[in-house]
Amino acid sequence: MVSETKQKTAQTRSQGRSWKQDPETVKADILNAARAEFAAHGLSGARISAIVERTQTSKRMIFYYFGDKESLYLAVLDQAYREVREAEANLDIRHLPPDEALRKVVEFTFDHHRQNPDFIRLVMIENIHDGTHMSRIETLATTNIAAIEQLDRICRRGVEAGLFRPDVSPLVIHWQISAMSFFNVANRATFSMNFGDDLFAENAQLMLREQVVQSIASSVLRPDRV
Amino acid sequence: MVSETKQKTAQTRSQGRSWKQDPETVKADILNAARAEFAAHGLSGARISAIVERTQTSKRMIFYYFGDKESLYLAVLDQAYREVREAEANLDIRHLPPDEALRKVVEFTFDHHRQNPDFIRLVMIENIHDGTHMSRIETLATTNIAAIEQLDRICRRGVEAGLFRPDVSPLVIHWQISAMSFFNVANRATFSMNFGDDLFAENAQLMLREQVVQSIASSVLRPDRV
DNA sequence: GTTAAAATGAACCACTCGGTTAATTACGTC
DNA sequence: GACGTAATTAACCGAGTGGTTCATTTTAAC
Repeated sequence: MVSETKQKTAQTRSQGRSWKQDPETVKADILNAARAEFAAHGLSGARISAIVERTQTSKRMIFYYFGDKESLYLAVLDQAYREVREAEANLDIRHLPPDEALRKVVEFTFDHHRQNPDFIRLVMIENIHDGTHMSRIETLATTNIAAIEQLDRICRRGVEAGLFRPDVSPLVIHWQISAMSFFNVANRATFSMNFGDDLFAENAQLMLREQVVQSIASSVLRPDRV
Repeated sequence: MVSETKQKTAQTRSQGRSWKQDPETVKADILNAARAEFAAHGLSGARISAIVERTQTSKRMIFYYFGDKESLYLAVLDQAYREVREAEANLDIRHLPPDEALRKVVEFTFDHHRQNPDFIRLVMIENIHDGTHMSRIETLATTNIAAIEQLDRICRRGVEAGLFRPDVSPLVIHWQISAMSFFNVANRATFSMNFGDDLFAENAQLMLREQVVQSIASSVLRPDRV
């Protein structure tokens, strides 16, 4: 079910004197602008005026639709999580043998994080705030279990096939995959200032990704199957 | 060389009407308060007034000694990095065989990050700001290379002893160790909201640490030596 | 066409916050 | 103990910020 991309990019509207009503586009416009601004500067660092500037609409509209700054931030966070879930759900690996399926998951996560730095930054920011806002997103716990369930299915199949260690923990595997994929994007600035940015060149990134795959494999595979 | 802990905890001074001059203690007091506040709320989120409240001194003194908010933040960052370096330097592992030395480094990093959440948060915050402030800390690049050099020595010894793969990269090893140790602290909030906080119980943390040790070992050791 | 509700624009406002001014107190020193 | 300097206090300030008021325009329903 592709989401019927109605491209009404907000550029098209409102350049003349009079205007047309188009609440959905305006809301989406605000949400995108807000995401960029919040991701760039954090909750307190973000400026409403800066969001307005990224927008085709006015400050008035932001408060009209979203109430206050924090609610807008929450809406941004919610939307960002939704998109990630959607992307994850589209990863179909049921037909692959367990070790290859696991590789696919790792590669997907690593790549996906790299391609969505704004999402990573929102999560960083949310962690700075101890996840206080995220806790208000209801659909969260239920849908994020999906990620674990996916790994759980792979692990069960792997154990049954005699490929994986019998005591393998999907949660720990997920922790490891996330840690390296997340760090790779989140800490790029400080890491490369400290140790140079060689590791962030394209070929080095491919190497790192493979390193993560191997790392995960080695903690999942039975010693005699490595 | 123990640093002559002159405990003048700032509690002792200035409860009466009149006051005594004691610039060093005041500066240190401000710096500690500022670190807590910046770590808690970020650069823009931190409030000078909140720093003052954590302090025995006045707002005026903060600007008197540190100029402006950003310079204070920089001083905090600088001091935090200094302390970390000092702790790292005290880790003596030259006498250990390479595999055990590597284990020690991993365990040290993992534990140290856990025990210094404020430092982790400062690094997170600095990454949000793309490391722009950190770049002004001069002694950084030189001293952080020490971490790599330490790993490099271990790796050389490991390769010479026929224990490690000949193509092992100290930088990549460091990346991996940092990634997992850092993520473990930095993303605790969001991770546990998404997947529960089981992994952050003490015994689970010991298990995770061992997992990291094994993970690193498997990417360093020659296949036939695992 | 009238009307009520939704959407938008322009100006405005209260207040927070980083930073400052000016006067006061302690301290080293001759 | 006089004197210049460093350290400290209390009150103050202006810019910027999140948020609002009020009037106007569009849309949809009848």
